[in-house]
Amino acid sequence: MNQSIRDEFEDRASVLKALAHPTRLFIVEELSDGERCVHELTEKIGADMSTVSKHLSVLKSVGIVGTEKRGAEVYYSLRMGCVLDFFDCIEAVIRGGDDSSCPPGRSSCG
Amino acid sequence: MNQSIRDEFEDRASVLKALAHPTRLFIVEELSDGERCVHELTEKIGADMSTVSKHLSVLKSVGIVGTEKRGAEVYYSLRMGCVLDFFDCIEAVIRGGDDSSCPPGRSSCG
DNA sequence: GCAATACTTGGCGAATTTACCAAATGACCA
DNA sequence: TGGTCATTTGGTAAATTCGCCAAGTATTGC
Repeated sequence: MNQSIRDEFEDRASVLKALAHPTRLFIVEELSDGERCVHELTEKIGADMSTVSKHLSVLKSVGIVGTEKRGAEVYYSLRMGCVLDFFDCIEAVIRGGDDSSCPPGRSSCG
Repeated sequence: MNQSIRDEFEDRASVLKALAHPTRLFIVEELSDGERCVHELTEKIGADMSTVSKHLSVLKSVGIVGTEKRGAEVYYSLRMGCVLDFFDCIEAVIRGGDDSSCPPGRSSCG
């Protein structure tokens, strides 16, 4: 693996890393229903607002979500809805499906 | 977020965590072309074999890859090919596409 | 201006991850 | 049986992540 290949996979991994946290996945699912401000998300998640804000900034830094400030509130919304497509495959992995239910090669999963 | 909801998202996150490393993404892509033994992967990756072996065990522990021992070699293969579907969306996120190229709601990405 | 609300940022300790080396296991062959 | 190749596991230091608290910025309303 040379450096440019490594960089390429590093970039890809950073997108997955941004998603690879239960709170951030919860946020993504929540935002699939529409925009939410930090305060709303904080209530649903039940953590410190600073913690939620940091999770949001991780998602924003890779471009998965975007923000719009309205008054004192900052509304977050999903910018890359395609990440929702991951969920079905993830469920399949958790259920422990095998090749037959999820063959290699750009197939859909579920 | 109550405990059972948290557990659910924890499980989902663990699948993404397994993928969220450049070396492991490289392995997945490599295996999309067919099975490989640890030795082959180690050469292509250029890290210590023990490091590669540990990455493989992470992927195996969540069920993304499976193994078959033949002689002294252990061949790894992709068990959940659906994870390859993530790549297009990930590329779109990296390219910084916006809503129009990747609208919310179970759409395909690319 | 002041206080309150909404949010972000800095900082710190705790927990997790990562990569290497060394050592152990298992299979194959002379 | 001894040696070698293939792989896994244990251990450890360095780096990263995580969550809370404290403090700072911005907006609203009195």
